[in-house]
Amino acid sequence: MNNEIILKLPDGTELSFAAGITGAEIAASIGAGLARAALAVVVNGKKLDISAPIFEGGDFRILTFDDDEGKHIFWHSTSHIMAEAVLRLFPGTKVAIGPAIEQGFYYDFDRAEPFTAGDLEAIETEMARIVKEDAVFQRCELPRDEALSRFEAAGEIYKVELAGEIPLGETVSLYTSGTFTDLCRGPHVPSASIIKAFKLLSVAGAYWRGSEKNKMLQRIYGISFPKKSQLDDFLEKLEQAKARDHRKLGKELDLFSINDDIGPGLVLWHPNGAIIREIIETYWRRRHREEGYLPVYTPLVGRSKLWETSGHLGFYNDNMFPSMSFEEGEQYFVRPMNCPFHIAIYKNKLRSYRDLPIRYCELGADYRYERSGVLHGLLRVRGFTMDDAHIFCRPDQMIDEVVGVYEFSLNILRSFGFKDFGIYLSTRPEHFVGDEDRWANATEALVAALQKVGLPFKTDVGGGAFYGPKIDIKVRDALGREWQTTTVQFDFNEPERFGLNYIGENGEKTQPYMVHRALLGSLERFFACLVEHYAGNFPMWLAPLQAKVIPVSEKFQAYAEIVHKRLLKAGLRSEIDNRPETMGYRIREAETAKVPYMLIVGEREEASGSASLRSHSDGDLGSMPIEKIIDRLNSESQPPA
RNA sequence: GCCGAUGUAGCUCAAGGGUAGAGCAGCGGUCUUGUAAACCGCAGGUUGUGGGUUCGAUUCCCACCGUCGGCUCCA
Repeated sequence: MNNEIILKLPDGTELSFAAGITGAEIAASIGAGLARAALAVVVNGKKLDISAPIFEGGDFRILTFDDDEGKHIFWHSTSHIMAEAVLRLFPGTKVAIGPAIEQGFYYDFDRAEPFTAGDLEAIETEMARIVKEDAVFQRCELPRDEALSRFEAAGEIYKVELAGEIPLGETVSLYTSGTFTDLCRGPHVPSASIIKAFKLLSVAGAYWRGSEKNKMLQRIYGISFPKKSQLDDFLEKLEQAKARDHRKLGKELDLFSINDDIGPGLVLWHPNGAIIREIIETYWRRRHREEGYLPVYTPLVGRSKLWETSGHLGFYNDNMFPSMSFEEGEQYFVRPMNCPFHIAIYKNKLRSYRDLPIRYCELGADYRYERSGVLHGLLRVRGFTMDDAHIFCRPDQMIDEVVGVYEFSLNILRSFGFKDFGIYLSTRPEHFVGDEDRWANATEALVAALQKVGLPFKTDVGGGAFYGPKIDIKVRDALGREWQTTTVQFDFNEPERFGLNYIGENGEKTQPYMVHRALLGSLERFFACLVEHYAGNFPMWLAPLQAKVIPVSEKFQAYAEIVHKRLLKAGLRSEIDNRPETMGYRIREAETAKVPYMLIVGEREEASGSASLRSHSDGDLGSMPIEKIIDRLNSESQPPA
C-alpha cells in the first residue's frame, strides 16, 4: 500500500498526508477553529468518524454543524446521549430506534409507564451530566451474530430484531458512549462535550416500525446545538412560528371557525375568510379558462352503484361517510372524490381522437371520513373543496399534458407567493391495478415532466396510488411541516372500470389516459398554508379589507365618508371607522387586524383633498392626494398575471 | 383509530373539596381626539358532556366528546 495519500478539499486544493492520518489531525492542520468544529469527515462520499484513520486518497470534506449532514450526525449523537440518560434513570426500558430528523432527533422507548413532563426534565438533567462526563463515542465492529447475542443478553428485543435482519456473516458496527451501546452505522461526534445545548421538546406515541399492527412505543423528541445561543434562537423561532399558526390567526382575524356542534373537521368560512376564498376561486377560474380547462358542476352525492363501479366502495370505503338510504332501499353516498361525475360527463357522448385532450375542472366539495386523530385545523378536515380537474387524453398527448399541468401548478403556486416546494415522484406501490407496461409508461411521462422543468425532486418509492403513479408538491406550514397541495395522478383504474373510450384515427374504440389533478389541493388546506405563509399579512390583492379610513375626530366624519366612497368606487375594499374612540385606539385596532393601509383624515387633509397614508408594514407614509393613493392601492391590488 | 397532554366568560388566562376571578372584547355613559390601548360604570360562567365518590364536586375517580403534540393514514 502506498503510504502517502492525496486528499482533495471542496475548494480544489490538494493536500498530501501519510496514510492512516485521522480526520481530527487533518482538521487541526488546517486550523484550530475547524478542529473544534469538526464532527466527522467524508472521504469519497463515505462518512467516517473524525478519529478514524484514513488510508484512501480522493475527495475529502470535513463536516461541521453548518452542513446538513453535520447537523444530522450531531443530532443523532444527541439521541444516543438521551437514550443513555433514559436507561440510567429508568432501568428496564427497552430502546428501539433513535435517528436524526429534519429538525432535531428522537428516540423510541418501550416502557410501561408514560414519560411525564417531569421525567423529561430529569432526563435533560441526566443528559447534562453525561455531557459533563464527556463520554467518548467509540466505534467497534463485530460479526452480526456476536452483536445479536450481545443485544439478546441485554434483553434489547428491538435491537435483536434489527440485527437479525442484517445478513448472516456481515459485520455490523456498534457505538458505545458512556454506558450505552447502540447498533449504529455512525459516524458520531467525537465526544459528548461538544453537545453544549439541548432541549427535549415532546413525547408522543409511535408504533414500532411505523405499523399500527405493532406495539406503540414512546417517542421523545429533542433538539441540540453546539452553542446555547443557537438553542435560544431555535426556541425563539418556534415561538414566533406559533404566532403564525393558521388556527390562531383564523381566530384573531376572524377568518373561519370549526364548531363542535356542527362536527369536527367541518369548516365555517367567516366573511373575512370567504372574501379571500372568493378571490382565490375567481383567479383560479380565470387561469383555468386560459389553460384550456372546461368548467363543470356536478352533484355532491351519487348512487351506491356508481361507487361500486368506480371502486371506491372497495378501496376507499373506510374514508367515506356512511350511506344514506331511501325507503325503497336505494343507497346514496356523499362523494369523497369528484372523478366519477367528470367521467360521466365524458361518457355522455361518443368522443373522437380529435376531441382530446378534454380537461374538466371543478371546485368540487368532497367529504371524507378522516380518523379523529388526524384532523388538524384547516390542514386536514372532513369536508373540503378540491380544486379538481380530470384530463382525458390520448397516449401520445400524455407527456405534454403532464408537463403542462406541472408547469401550471408551479406557476400558480408562485403566484400566491410560494417559492419553497417539496416535489415528490411516487412510484408503483405493492398493490396496484393496470399492467406494468402502462405503469412504466406513465412513470416515464412523469419523470419527463419533472426533468423538463428541472426542479429537484425526491422519489417516494412505492408511494403511488393503487391506480397510478403521481407527482406531489408540498408546501410547509409555520412549524416546517410539509402539506401536500398539488397532486398529479395517473389513473389506470377508472377508465377501465367505466369502460371509457374514444374513436381513434383508425376508427377503433380506444381507451383514453386519465389524469386527476389538484393544484392547490383543497381550498381549506391551501388557505391554511396561505395564512401561515403570509403570517396573516395578506398582499393587497388577497386582503379581505384593503383600507380603513380613520377620521381624526368626529368633525371630519363627512370628509372621511367621501374618501371611503371614493375608495369603494375605485374598486377597493374599504371600511370607515368613525366610532367615538381615540384615533390611537382605532389605528391600533386596524394594525392588529393587519389591514394593509389606513387613511387618516383631519383638518389638513380635508383642506387639501388628501389623506395621510399609513401602511401596516411601513407605518406613516405622510399625506398625499386621494387620486395618488387610489392609483397606488389599485396597482398593488392587481392579481398576478 | 392508537399514545400522551388538555378543556374555566366571546378571547387570553387565574383560582380551587364549601356553587369561581382578572384583562381585553361587549353594553351604558363621560371625553371629541394627529399615527399601536382615554376614563367611569354595567353585564357576562350549570367550570366540555354524562356518571360515580362525598354532607357537599367546578376541583377527586370513570366514561364519552372536542382540542393540542405525535404515530398510522391523507387534499
